[in-house]
Amino acid sequence: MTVPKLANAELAVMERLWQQGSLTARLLREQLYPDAANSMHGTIQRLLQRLEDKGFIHRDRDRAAHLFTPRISRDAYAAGRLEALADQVTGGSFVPMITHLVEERKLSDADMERLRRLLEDGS
Amino acid sequence: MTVPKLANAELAVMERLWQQGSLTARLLREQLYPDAANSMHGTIQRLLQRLEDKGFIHRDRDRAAHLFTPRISRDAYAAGRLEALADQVTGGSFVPMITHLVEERKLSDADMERLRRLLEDGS
DNA sequence: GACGTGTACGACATCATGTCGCAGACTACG
DNA sequence: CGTAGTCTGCGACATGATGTCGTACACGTC
Repeated sequence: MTVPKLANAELAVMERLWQQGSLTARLLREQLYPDAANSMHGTIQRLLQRLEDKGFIHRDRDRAAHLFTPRISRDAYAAGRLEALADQVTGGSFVPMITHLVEERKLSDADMERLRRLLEDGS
Repeated sequence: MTVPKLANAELAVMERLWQQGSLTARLLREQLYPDAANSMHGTIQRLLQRLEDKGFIHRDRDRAAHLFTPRISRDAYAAGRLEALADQVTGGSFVPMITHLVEERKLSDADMERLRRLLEDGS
């Protein structure tokens, strides 16, 4: 699996990093567990460590409090998971899924239009 | 979650059903665990039951050996999971993912062409 | 040295999953 | 009828991932 799956709590951390670029463990804790006993400090560290292991974030060790930065964009993650899904279910192709979405009218007109333009440029 | 996630063993069962339409538990066991001690019979039953609970298959109880049939097509499952992914990561829109795939050249020319045609018809 | 802040990491509870075993129903056949 | 074989229903357990917590240790400042 090229892009590992993110669990819920991990995804919540990545959300913050995607929104704000770089954060320290403390800032993350304040945002994710506002009320929280500060026992959550260990939790955050654990999550950050696992995210680092999976290659999702970069840890800047120069500072006293490490600064964490995403290594993969939200869209890249989403696309990577989409690839994994395609590999698992539809033999690696995206077309069947998208076809189904179109047939079921799950795509808004705006989305359809955006995709049309995307494909025209992309060739 | 509209379309629940399928675990590995569950997906393996669905694969067979998608390929072959309807099967009994015994036929599934023979295909999925060829060498197998027939202890696996319970395993298959468990998997089938969970799939039934999740609404993925229909169980025909008329026969002595129940006959199991998919209730959802492979493409519908894939599309459903894609929706879930979009909801979770990109705020419900598919465009960012597909955009990323196009930009990274993950889509083959053939796929690009098929999508183009799909979108033209679909409007 | 004491204290605050931060990191590293072992330990645990919980949950989904895959597996196994057994009780009970039903059928075939003597 | 009784026994054997086949099947379903479901409880139980091992495992692995995840989320949480506690503690040990490092490094500053006073």
